[in-house]
Amino acid sequence: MDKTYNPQGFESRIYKRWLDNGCFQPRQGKAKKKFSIALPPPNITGQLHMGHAMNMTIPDAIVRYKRMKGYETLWVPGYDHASIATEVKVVEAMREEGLSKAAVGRDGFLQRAWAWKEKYGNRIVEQQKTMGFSLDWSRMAFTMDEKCSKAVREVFVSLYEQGYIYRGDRITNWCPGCKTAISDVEVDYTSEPSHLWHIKYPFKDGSGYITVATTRPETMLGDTAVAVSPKDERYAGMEGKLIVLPLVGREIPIVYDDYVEADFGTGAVKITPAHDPNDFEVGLRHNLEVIRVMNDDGTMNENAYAYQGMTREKAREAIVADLRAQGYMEKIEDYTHNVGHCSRCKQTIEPMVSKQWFVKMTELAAPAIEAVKTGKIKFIPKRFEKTYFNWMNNIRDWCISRQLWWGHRIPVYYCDGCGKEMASKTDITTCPHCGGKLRQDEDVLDTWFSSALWPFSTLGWPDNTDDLKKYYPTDLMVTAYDIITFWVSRMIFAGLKFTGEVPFKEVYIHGLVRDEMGRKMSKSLGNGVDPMEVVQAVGADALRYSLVNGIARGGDVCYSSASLNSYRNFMNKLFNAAKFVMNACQNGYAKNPKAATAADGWLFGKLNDLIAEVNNAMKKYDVGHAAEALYNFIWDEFCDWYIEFAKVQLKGDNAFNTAGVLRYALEVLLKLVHPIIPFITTEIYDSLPDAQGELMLSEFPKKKRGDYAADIKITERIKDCVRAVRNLKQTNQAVAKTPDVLCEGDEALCALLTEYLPTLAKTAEVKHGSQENCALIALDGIKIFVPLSDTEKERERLEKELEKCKSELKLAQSKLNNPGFCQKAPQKLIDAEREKVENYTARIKVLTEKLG
RNA sequence: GGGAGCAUAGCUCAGUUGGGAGAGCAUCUGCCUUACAAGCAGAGGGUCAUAGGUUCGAGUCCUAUUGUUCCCACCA
Repeated sequence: MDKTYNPQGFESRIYKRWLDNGCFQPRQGKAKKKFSIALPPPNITGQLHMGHAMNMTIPDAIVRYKRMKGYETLWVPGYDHASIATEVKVVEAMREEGLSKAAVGRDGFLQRAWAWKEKYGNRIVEQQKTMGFSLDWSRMAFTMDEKCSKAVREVFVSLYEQGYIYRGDRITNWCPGCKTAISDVEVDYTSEPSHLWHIKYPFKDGSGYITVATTRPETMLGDTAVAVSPKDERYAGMEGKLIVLPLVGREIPIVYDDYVEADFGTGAVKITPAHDPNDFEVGLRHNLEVIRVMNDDGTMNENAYAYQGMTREKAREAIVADLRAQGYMEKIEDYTHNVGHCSRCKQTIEPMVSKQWFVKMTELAAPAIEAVKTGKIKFIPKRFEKTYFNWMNNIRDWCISRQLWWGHRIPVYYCDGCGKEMASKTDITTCPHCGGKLRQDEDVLDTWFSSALWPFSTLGWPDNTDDLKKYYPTDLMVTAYDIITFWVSRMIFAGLKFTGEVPFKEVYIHGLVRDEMGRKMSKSLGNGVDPMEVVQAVGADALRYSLVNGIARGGDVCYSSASLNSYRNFMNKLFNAAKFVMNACQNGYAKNPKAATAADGWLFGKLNDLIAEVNNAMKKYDVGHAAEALYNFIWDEFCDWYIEFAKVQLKGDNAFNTAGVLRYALEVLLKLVHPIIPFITTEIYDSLPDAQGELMLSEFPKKKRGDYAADIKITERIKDCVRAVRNLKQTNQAVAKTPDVLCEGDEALCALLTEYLPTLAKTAEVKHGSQENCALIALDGIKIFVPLSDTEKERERLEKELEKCKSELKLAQSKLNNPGFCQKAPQKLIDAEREKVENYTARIKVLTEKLG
């Protein structure tokens, strides 16, 4: 062991040893049960951030705990190709070289994307290793590797052949920047000031006009109707009446549709089925023509008359100007509304009709809803079920095609010869029907399509592999609440549909990492903290502790450098405590230490409680609670109290046994806390005399036999006395630095005080007896006398204490005088109150006598 | 518009099935006590958002209100 805590000196060395010894691979253990988890695959778009660090630290602690509990444990790593996110990055990188997708072509582009994956995938792996995660690297998967791609094709073809996948003209969120359809969840809405333009649409018969209100005048070129509410009296009898569309001259009808609300705007809505999802629905109901007026890049197309070739924005300006010039503009109101933006490139989303592939979801969602309802899958915390149900009960068909190149190309083939369309699990080039040449669909699948299969594709499905048989269904999924809808829900339906089983039995949902001001960490705000820099500064263990402490109830975690420092200090504390124990063991130690002193028994008993508490917490995956209990125990109970007791004992006859107690306690604590801070515990364990094997593969501690209640009780009384003397010394300057102390009362306690008080409270010799003109500490069953140079201050202190005792006594008495309390409260509490009355009465008596 | 979370010490947050409020950081005081000054010891500081209710007893359960954050929907 080094002289000081220096994590950089051992973390990477220890991780390498774990790798070399295959410690992360599953092995049969005592529990005769398996525990498997699939890691949410990080995107290969860049490097890991704090959110990843937390998302991986939690399962690592759980996996390490299960492994030590004797489970055959498997944690599968991997990463996600992140179709659109990666493609955007690669395009950006190419742009800097002056290249474009069109210039390099599909194959050239894919080559670059694979190179990107190589570079960033490896970087992510290195980062995960730095943080100590016990992932089984021999099973590493990638959503686009052979194994996962096979699963993707199997699922697609199967859904296709069973009629769950269809292709159709639908309104989708079109991103003119990425030139692809994107799903609803990839659209971010922001509230933006704009206008509500009121436009006069004249009737064909010359009988006036109807005014429509719109936020998007440029889409009027594609209008194919005006809709009004059938209940709106202003437009009674107008159904079917023809309008001449301004600037265009096309005749369009008035239709009645319940979608229109009479009291908004003018009560009349222009209907553009090709450029608005609601209008599209109206169009379907009234059999309206669908006229697209824009190209894929957001410029106006050949249906845009004089405005062809303009950008959306230019076209809007021109159309508004023309409408005004020609007298069609009734008025322009200021209006703030929500505008959708592409979550990747931030461009304004254009709802646009296009040919896309969809999965019919309603039928597939039903068993997925049932699985959570019946408890086959449990959400932790439970309230997140609501998010899930809310989404699944209102499920819409899933648009799975993307007009991108990076991803799984849709395995649908079109025959130019006979015109047939077919899905195939393998690449095919000639038509099995006519022998004609086949064309594969140009689009790729939504990245979540492959992620949905992750828990079983990584284990080899659709092949019935040993891994699949052994480790599926997985036991747990750990993920943040922001992807319940588009990831968790899809894994559940896909797992049930294709494996007939739930993909995992429990879902642990955690929060997000925020910055010190409570803001979400994001690149655009520049407030992200790089976990690697933190590891550099304070070590992986301190970072891990700060990420799992305070993660209760799925809430968010505010990252703060102050708390990080306190955990770094904690590592230092643990390191130094270990050093103390090693020193104490240098002259030999008892291999089977006994409770030779009350303090020993107190420690054994407290450790037993701690083992129970940590086990309970870890069983519930409450790593935060376990972390907190361990922090407090190690610092307060072990370091600040037992080691101080031990300093006394090591000088006496019990030295050999005391060293054994210290060693025992340290070993237990290292094992208990190892799942959270694997590096420092291993480094210390390695230095422990007679330590055997790898700490991470050792057995989780069990309770030590024996009843330590009496030892705990008397030791807590010693602690009370020590604290009282320390307090007196600090608050009353009339007390000497190392005062002579006398005590009187409980014999056993007095003997213990004689032993410990001089060291723990920095006093001179402690003798039995009583003395006048002393400060008096009256505790349960014992009086302690401390000589004074000034009695007036002491009188004030005693009066204050007397008041306190009196009010405590009153409180306890009033409870006991309450008939309801005595009748209904548990006996334990009643007894406790009675004991309080006794103790405070005795103390008041002593204090009153002393005050005269 | 629908749903959920949060509101506790100056700050960041714990508080398990209801029994009289805790930690870290910060502040103040005294200590280099040979494991640790990245430390030790002591102290101050809270009508647990507000108003009702249930109960012998409420930070904890119920109702309403206020403030705040997030998710879903995307009304021209």
